[in-house]
Amino acid sequence: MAKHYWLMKSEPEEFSIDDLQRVGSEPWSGVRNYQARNFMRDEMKPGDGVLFYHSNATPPGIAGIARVDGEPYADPTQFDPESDYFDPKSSPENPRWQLVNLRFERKLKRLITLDEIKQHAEALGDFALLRRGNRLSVMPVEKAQWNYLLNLE
DNA sequence: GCCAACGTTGGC
DNA sequence: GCCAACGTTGGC
Repeated sequence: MAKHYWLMKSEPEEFSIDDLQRVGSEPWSGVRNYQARNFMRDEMKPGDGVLFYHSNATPPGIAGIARVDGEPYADPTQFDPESDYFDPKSSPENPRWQLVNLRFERKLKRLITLDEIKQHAEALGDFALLRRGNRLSVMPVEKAQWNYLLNLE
């Protein structure tokens, strides 16, 4: 079974790499985009590597590494009328949204900024993060891209 | 705060 | 099924 690599965005004011370090493992609730869900539901395996990206930050960039912690399961917030992520069209019998837990692995020695990543666009090849207008919060990363990015650290 | 990009919704 | 309106993302 091929191991996969990912990049997942989080706004550090909401949930940062330091928050992940503090709690150890965190259910990645609230993803309400089908493409992102499909990656989590269909392709993520326990132990997959995750680049933890700080979006809407100054500056934005890759802040740390996490691991997929366990198998995908139904996002409980979709059934909670009190939650911002409540989805009245979903039900426990037929859940619409799946998530995985992320486990903290380590912070990078330094932030690898979006600006710096852009400078390596040619070497990285087709990288989802750099595609024009990309807003996906969960995206695949090739093993070669993973290695290349971490060599910048 | 602005705004381009783009996903979703809902009327028809 | 089309597509205009609307909401969100996220860099700047």
